[in-house]
Amino acid sequence: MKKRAYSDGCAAAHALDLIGDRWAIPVMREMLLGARRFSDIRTALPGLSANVLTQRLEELEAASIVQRRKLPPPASVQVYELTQWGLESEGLIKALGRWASRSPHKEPGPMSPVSVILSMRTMFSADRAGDMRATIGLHFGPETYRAEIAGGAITVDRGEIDDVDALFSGDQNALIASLYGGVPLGDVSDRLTATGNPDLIDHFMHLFPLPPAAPDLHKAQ
Amino acid sequence: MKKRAYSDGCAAAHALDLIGDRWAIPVMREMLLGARRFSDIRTALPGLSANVLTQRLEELEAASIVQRRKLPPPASVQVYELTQWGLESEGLIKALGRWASRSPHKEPGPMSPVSVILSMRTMFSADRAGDMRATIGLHFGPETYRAEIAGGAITVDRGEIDDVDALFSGDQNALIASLYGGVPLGDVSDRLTATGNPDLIDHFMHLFPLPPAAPDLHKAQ
DNA sequence: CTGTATCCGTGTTGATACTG
DNA sequence: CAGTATCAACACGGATACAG
Repeated sequence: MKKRAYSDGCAAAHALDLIGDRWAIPVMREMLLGARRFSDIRTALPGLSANVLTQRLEELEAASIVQRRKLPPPASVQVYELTQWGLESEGLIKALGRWASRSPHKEPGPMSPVSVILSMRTMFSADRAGDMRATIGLHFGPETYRAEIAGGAITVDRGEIDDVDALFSGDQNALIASLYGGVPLGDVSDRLTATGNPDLIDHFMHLFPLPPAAPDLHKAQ
Repeated sequence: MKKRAYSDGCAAAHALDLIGDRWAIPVMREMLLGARRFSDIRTALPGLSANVLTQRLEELEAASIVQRRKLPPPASVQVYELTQWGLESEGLIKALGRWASRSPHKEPGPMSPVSVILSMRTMFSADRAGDMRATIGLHFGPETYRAEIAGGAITVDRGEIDDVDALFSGDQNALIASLYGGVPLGDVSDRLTATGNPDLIDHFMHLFPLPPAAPDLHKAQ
């Protein structure tokens, strides 16, 4: 009755026993910024079918990585959220992203709002920020996020977007195309509007440098 | 003809496309300390069958994570090694191990010599080391490793074990039982011999503290 | 001895349809 | 909205046979 497991004392192998199953890490990623509903996760991960999501959530709950909680009335809906220890996987997920950002075969693709926020936390450059101090609002679909940049550090979380120095509103994929793909904001203005001080916006757009791609040594693809 | 992939622009998801397949990460782990032969990897990972190893090595090579190289005559054997970028996955694999070391369900198990060395790199405590300065030899089966502790840092690599301050020789699993399991070295003296200054050995054995286990919130297992 | 290729039983995954 | 049921396709692991 036991599922397939690496029988290895190595802690990294144990990590794979816990979260090595397909979709487990993307599902955790979607909860890193706070509790989500079943259908929120499905929307963010279009390739994931309902039965697999059910199974992953059960396994993550059994491993004490995820908790299910019922919101108090009148909402009364069930949500899933990471436990304290589950939240500590953020460093691990950022390490995955930081390493893979150097892949010679990486191609752009659609990203969920949560991935976009996490990519900012991962790729933020203290050097590029210098002594910048700003509050940036991000508005993607029904969700709003708030970034605070100060002292060479960034925090980005779900939050209110009134009283921000600049605001991005629209499709998160357009922001990504501009942040990491070098597309000028003007070229995606039909999908994303940026309001606020233009110099501040320009500075912000350069805070997230990508590392150089690793050489592709296997020429014959 | 394309294999199953997350179609997600998130870099962490791309990492899973590259190294998310079963056994990929343990295979990489075995190469983190230098080139290995096909059969070295099989010995270190007893649950991995030959056909799956062949497939993983091909995929990792196609992704520019692994290179195959032919040792010059008279050895003339083929070895597999990580590329520069592949080596950079060490931080990621250590992050996996560090996070999973807090799992409430973690159980001890046999570890390969390479895992043991990597666990030392991962769990080393600069605080515990203080101003300790020592060279420790480790001798597991046919392989020797050398740890240098100085300035609150540790390096551990394959290396010679002449001229060390202390030497452990025998079964790496006995060392693990003592390092992390609290078993006195005296209780495993039939499997592992430790030679050198007893105070130094005792200090060494306390350099690798485990973090506290996370609470098990899902009582009904 | 060192790998590689093929076959096969089994379990996991994923798409669709369906139910409370 | 939040899952469950069903079923087909695939990946895994074991055994075996084969090539250098």
